[in-house]
Amino acid sequence: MQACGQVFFKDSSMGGRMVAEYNPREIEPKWQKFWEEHNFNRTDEEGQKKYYVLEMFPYPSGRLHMGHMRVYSIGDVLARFLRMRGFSVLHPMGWDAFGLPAENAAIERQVHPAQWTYANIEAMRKQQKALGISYDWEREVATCAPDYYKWTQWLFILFYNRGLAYKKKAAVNWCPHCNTVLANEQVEDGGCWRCSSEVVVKDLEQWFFRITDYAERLLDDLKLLSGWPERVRTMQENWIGKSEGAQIRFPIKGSERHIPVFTTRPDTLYGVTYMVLAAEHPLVDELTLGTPQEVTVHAFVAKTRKLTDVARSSTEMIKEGVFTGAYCINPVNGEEVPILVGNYVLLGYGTGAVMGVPAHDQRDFEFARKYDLPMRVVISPRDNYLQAEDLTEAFVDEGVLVHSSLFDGKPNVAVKKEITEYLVENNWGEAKITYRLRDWLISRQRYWGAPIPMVYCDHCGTVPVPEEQLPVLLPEDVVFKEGGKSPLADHPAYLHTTCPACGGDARRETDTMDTFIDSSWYYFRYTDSQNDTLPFAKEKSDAWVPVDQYIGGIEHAILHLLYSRFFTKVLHDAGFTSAVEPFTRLLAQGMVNKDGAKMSKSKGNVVSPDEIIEKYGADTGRLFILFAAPPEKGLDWSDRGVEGCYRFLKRVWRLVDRYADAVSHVGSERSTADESDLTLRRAMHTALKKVTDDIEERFNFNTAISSVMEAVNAAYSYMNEKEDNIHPGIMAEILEMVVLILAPFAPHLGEEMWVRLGHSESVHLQDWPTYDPAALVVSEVEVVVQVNGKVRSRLTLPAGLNAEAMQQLVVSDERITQLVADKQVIKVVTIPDKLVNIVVR
RNA sequence: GCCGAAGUGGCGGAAUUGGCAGACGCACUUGACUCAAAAUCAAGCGGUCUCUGACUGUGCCGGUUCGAGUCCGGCCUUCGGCACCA
Repeated sequence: MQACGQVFFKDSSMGGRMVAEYNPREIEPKWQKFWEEHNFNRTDEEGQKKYYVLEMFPYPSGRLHMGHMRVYSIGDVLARFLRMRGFSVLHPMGWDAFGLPAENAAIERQVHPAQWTYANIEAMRKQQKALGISYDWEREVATCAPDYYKWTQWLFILFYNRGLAYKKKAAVNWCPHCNTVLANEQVEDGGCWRCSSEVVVKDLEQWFFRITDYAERLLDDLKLLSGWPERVRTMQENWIGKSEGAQIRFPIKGSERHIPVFTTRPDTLYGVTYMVLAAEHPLVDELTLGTPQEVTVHAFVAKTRKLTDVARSSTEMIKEGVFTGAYCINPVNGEEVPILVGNYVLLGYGTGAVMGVPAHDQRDFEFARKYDLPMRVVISPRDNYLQAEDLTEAFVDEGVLVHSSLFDGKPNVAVKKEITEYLVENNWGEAKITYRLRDWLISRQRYWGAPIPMVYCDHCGTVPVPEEQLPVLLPEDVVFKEGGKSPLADHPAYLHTTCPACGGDARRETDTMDTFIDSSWYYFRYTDSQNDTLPFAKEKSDAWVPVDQYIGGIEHAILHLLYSRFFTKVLHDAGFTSAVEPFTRLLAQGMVNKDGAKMSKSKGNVVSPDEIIEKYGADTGRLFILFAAPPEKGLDWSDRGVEGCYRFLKRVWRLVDRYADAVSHVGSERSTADESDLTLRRAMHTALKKVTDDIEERFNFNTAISSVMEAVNAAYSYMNEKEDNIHPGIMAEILEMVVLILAPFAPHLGEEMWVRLGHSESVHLQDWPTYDPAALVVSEVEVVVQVNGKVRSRLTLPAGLNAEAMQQLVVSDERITQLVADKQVIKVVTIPDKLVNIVVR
């Protein structure tokens, strides 16, 4: 830290006699200006103990909301605390600045997205500074800046060169409101994640990232993330959706072709009685063309394809199917089974075909009953031979195989592997792992994003833009039209270019990248934000990445966190980072609500950070937001609660104000400490120990703050008892500790009080105090006396007695003697210095 | 339906390893200061009763234990996530 060691008030009015009242409106801007002028939060790159604290960077929507204030408050307490603990802390901030709202603003208000975005950044940065958050602003990044998206494009080409970016025609999710495609992860309940409009499926040629190549590692390495909340890991695990099973080829009767089918239940293979294809399955047309079934099947397919994905994936949807007229052959027993087309089979999962085993799969069971398809039991409980006709539901429990030729009598769990081996031996199929995860669709038909740096040439095909021509800049002279296609596609000067390979006429790709790409690598850029030859240098990023503590909203449990993990792994494989995971610890902070509901304009329950800063100051707002609930839980905003925190800070202020002069001249006149002096000192050191543990190990800022309050309450009791007759040495120690441990929470007040106590160096440059174990020693303890587990008395006993001595003292207590008098003592349980329980009959 | 988290005063929440349930704060009540109010300081504050004491109490039912908010079994409710995944 550069500003370290600087005497800060000799050259200014910083240390002037303070005003009598706590006035955050005066002191907060004063210290913010001081920190800024002295570049106070600049990262120390030389330190040995490094810690990277990162809050998810915001989208520059215009104003900060309480959710932002909460994340930043959490991050800043940690950053300031860790600096006092001797760490070199990297604590940067930036802007996830590409995205649709800017473009919509452009359409609505005729203001260029860049202008709108940068104005918002200005406004929000100002708010962050008004909160007193200790960011190293020299590392600020904005993903929409050409010197940032140049490297986003560079990384796209890296992915392309590694075979991880490819273009294909596929059925993709289209949001009709946003006029662009979406990745699978960005569809929630069949709606667009941003605007909730129902998405429709379109066949389009689009760019994808091959995230499925990393499915296994993304799943496996979740094991490394013990510092993540379990629910986030589980969500990712479910999203990746690994299934192990077999892929089996069913030859089509009277054809050279076959239908590949994925199943997790190869043990039920002898029970297959029909086959169902997805409506979009390429074999459907082939099987029915020119047959009597053609018209029926065609009508069914058309009807099914018209259904939205929401309707199709709803459990309420009625399962329907039609017979194609064709049959395929079960390879293991040579049986002919009918091929149907069904509305519940998804082309995107497995092979788009399902083998029907109605006796052992509930869905198949219902479907078979409805269409009167045959049913065969192939797994039966050992002691009870099942008959297909008797079944009222599918038998899905474990059992032994029947009607399964060579495998009869064997337990079905073991047979899964054996049947798979049997399939391999006969070349009928093989073991197969399927994932629910799909490749990441990254094209967006919008303007305000990083252009995909690709060129299409009639001679050379698809050609990446060479590095020296990066960035491919967004043209500024574009026209934004309501509901239209991307302005880039309508911009001839942008569209027409020359081929980097042959120099001939060529066309640019006019799609831009999903903004989640921008945010998948920004935490690397912070470590080397000025680099103009690489996105970041390995030695710089290796000093900090992985991020030690990442903090953000749970809404990114899959999206941003999965994509960032993928990016880190690719960058690792390409030799750019040693990290295999981007975020060692993750804190998913809860929402800020008011009156039991999410803050929203329509409910009229919005409280803005600005009004809180204006009325009470940033320190009070920060303190309340951390005090009201543990960080990972929802927080209910309470105006009364805020006032309580304001009161507390004023209480601290008055305490320090009253004794600052007395304790700043502590000299040889110190008196001998009496009992109440020592009690106060014990309260302080107890609080200090608890605050340290709460921040460091548990992130329980709410209980940390309550401990500081207890210490301050103890100081008030002491003050009321002693008035001016205090022990100056102990009072000095108490006041300094209170100010030091409060400083990360209320940094402005901390600074002001520290000066008031006669110091000439910033409180934020001080070492975190360590508690004195000697101060915690007590001579007497209160021991609870129970009879049969019920509290009957409390005795004050000397500390450190052994069990026997405690029991003797307890039994001789008059109250207890009476209670136990005519009873038989069965046993006595003793917890030293705490409790004695006498069990009687 | 499946997976996960949670359920404690009037409210937000605490109790970290099975050992005094309700820390801390809010609200409320009372006292001091004041002509008065605000601010501030101090005291009280789960419920019930026969009130210097006892009983009862951490979603419900049961269990383990000298002792359970905490551990075990079975439910109920709320909130998140996933959901024809073959």
